[in-house]
Formats: sequence, C-alpha cells, structure tokens
Amino acid sequence: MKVVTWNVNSLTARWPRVSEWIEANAPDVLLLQETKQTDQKFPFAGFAELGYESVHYGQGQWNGVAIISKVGLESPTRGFGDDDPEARIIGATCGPIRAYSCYVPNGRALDNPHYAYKLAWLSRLRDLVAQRADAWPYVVGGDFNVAPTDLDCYDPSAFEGATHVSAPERAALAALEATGLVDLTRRLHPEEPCYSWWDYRNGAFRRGWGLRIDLLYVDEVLAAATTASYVDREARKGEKPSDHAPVVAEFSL
DNA sequence: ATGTCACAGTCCCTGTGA
Repeated sequence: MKVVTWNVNSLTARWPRVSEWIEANAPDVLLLQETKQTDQKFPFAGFAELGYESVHYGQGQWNGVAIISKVGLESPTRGFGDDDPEARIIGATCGPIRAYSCYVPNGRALDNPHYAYKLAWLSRLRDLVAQRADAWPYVVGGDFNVAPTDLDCYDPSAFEGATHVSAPERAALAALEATGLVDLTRRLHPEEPCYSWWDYRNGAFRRGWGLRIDLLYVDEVLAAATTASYVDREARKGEKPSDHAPVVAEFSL
C-alpha cells in the first residue's frame, strides 16, 4: 500500500502535473495540501477518471486539503470541529488506515499573530491525535511548515530568528510525536536530509537549499510495516512544478 | 536578502501570501 503526501501549491495550476504523477506512480492514498480551490472547483470527476474517490475541504483562494483514495474513502471529517476559519485538515478512513491531510499554518514571523495561531493549531492537532480511540493504523501527513531538527534545514544559520525552525515549533511537533507517532522518513533515513521543499526563488532547488517540512507521521503498527520511504525529487523538476515534492511511503499490511 | 509562483481585484499591473 502506497501512501503519499504532497503540497501541490494550487491544484488548478498543478492539475497536469498531479494527474500525470498519479498515472505514473499509482498511489493508493494521496494526501494533498494547498489546493487553493472551492469545493465547487475541485476535480472530483478528474480523479474518478483516474480510478480514485476523493474528499476535499476547500476554502478558495488559500489553503484547502484533500484525500484521494482507491482503497475506499469513509467517514470524512473536515477541520477540528471548532470555529477555525481556515481549511487546513481533513480526515478519512481509507481501507485499513485512518488518514489525515494537514496544512499547518506558515506562521509568517515570530512576532506575527499568525505564529501564535500556528502553535495553537499544532496543539489542537496533538489533542485530536491523542484522543484517537480507534484501532486503525494511523497516518497524519502533510505540510507541517516546521523542520523538526537542524538536519532538516540546508543552513540553520540562514533561519536564525525565522519561523519553521524555532524551539516552540519544534516542541509542538515533539508533543505531537509523543502521542505515539513516528516521523517515518527520519526513522528510515536517520542521516540523509530528505528535503521536501525548495523555494522557487534564488535557484534554491539547483543549489540544494531545501527544508524537510512535509512529514508522514504514522503509529508503530504502520512503522513496523513500512517497506519503503522516499521523496520524489523528480516531481520538483520540469514544467510548472510545485515548490514541494511528494513524500512517499509503502506499507506491507 | 530575495533572482518565483499563484491568486484576486484595482483586471494586463499591483498587493498579498508563501
């Protein structure tokens, strides 16, 4: 079973790349972030033609998350069930696993109100995961907008005083992990950076200036069943790429 | 710091967000 998370930076702009990638890679479950679409514009029919069911929690101009599956798609949940005005998390049961697609707030700057919103959002995600009472294998994937350690950042000195690497953000991720989740890419690749995002500016991809901010958190059951884990850097190349690459995991269930 | 991309509205340029 192949599970993937990918921030596509507008599904409208990225549809040619996304549909092509699905046909070439045949994921079982695809977690998407930053669709930047209303539910009315989401290509349910396009995914169906590729053999997938889909659920979308859209907002419009910003944010938007989705789950695409060819192994079943049941019990969708949108948001945290509170008054969060931004469409940033959707959950669904896909065959044997419970999956969440997350787009964690960027934070913008340490003194920006959006940074406090980011920390509060991560705390709510931790609470959601901590309350899980089900026996399903669990995947919480997405764009976390946090590089968990300095290994996940091409140049920590360039990020001093910036978001994505601050101690409170990393502590929030650690608290999430402490509910019993495993950062799968890092467990399987303890020393490789495995970057998943490169800025469009400054030739960052060519220079290797990346961050690992797209993460697949899984419970120990799934971690033990993992047969492969990789970042598809090829998807960052070519015509009109997203600035994020797909992060892939394969499980033998 | 910023050499890019995507979006919406002010609509073929500009402001915002990433």
